[in-house]
Amino acid sequence: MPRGATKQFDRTEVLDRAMQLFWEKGYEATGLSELTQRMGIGRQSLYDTFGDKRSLFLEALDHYAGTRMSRVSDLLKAPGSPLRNIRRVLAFYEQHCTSGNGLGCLIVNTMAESGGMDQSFEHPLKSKMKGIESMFREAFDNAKEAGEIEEDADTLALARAMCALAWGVTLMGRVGASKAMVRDAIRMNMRIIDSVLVGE
Amino acid sequence: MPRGATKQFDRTEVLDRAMQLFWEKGYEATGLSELTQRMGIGRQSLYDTFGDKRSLFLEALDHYAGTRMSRVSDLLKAPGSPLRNIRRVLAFYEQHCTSGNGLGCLIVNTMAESGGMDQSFEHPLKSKMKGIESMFREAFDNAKEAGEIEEDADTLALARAMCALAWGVTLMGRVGASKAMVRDAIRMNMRIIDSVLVGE
DNA sequence: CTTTTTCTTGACCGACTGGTCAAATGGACG
DNA sequence: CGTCCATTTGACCAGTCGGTCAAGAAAAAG
Repeated sequence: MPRGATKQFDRTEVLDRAMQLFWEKGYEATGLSELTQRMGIGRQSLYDTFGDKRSLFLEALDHYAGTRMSRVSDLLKAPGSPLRNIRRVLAFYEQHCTSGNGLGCLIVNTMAESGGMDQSFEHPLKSKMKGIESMFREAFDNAKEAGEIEEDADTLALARAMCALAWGVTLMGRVGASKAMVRDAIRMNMRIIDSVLVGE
Repeated sequence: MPRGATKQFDRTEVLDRAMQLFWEKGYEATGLSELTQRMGIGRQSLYDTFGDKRSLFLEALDHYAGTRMSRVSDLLKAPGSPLRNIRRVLAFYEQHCTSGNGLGCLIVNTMAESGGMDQSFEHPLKSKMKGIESMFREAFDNAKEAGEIEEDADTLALARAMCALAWGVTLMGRVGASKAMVRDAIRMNMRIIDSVLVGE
């Protein structure tokens, strides 16, 4: 076997670094030279390994969903009370949006940057969007089965409200909103959940 | 007086056209050539009139706030029941996010595109953000004075929840979410308002 | 050792970026 | 009429864009 059955860098590691740069600056504002510098590999290595810039970005988007978004998924699927898990996710958002890296969410950022216009981004974005919605919906369905919320509660609508909230506060965090602002928005949205509790 | 005490184009009109292009494509992705073509003026006229690209964008941002955002302001400040006005704004968002131009909101888009990173965008964005928050808060304060909501309702928190909702559904619209998705998110958020109504 | 094969390096490509400059234009004033 | 001067026009600038090419480097196989 010649030199390169194994590349001289860890594919996942450089992808992660590319993802972070895209996360910070967005797709358009991120240049190839800055990309290669941050990833620590040469230009041609990048093109051999990931294709063009667009493909790299799409992989970075998947990588983001697979690593960062999974934190929310884990919280929602944890054993115990489904409703408590949902509340924990909201608390996670509250903490993350104001104390995190201040970059918001790569998916949300991309939605706003290339919304509708860029055909090749639309489908991946929509599918991830639906993924979050489904995660919330499942959790609410579980809560209904566990008898925590009313039998006739519209779990899909509830999930969608949580999505809107998540994206809204994520955006707040990205532009540097105060902790109080995010906290208030989330606290008020808890009332939506309260409104479908059984036996109030 | 020489030729040009009056420019040969309407400043507001070309600014509006620039705003629309920024709205569609974002700041980074919009080039000078495309800009001049769409505005219908020469490159030098642009620089003489608006300064550089960044200044033009900031003016476009103000122009957006002054023309597009005022629709919401007008609704909120309309005579009659303040609470009904708030509900009307939510209905407006619902209709606008899914049936409008599909571009979302220029302010929201810019927040996501350059959040935190671009210092010269941060302040104008934050101030407009605060402006929306204040508009909602005033409306809720009026509702309290009119006896529509409870005396101890936290109007600031309510306003912040409306902001998060507005930005969330705006983002939904930009990426082409279904009418049902936006409707559900808004309908659920109405429950927040319901939770502070007097005499339920 | 040489050969083979892959990865890496850096020079290079045309196109386009935001921005500038100077000449051409043409209405208002003397 | 000719002069003046802001506006307009289009050529032009250095720099960067995303992307490619070919030579260099190095490990495995003979």
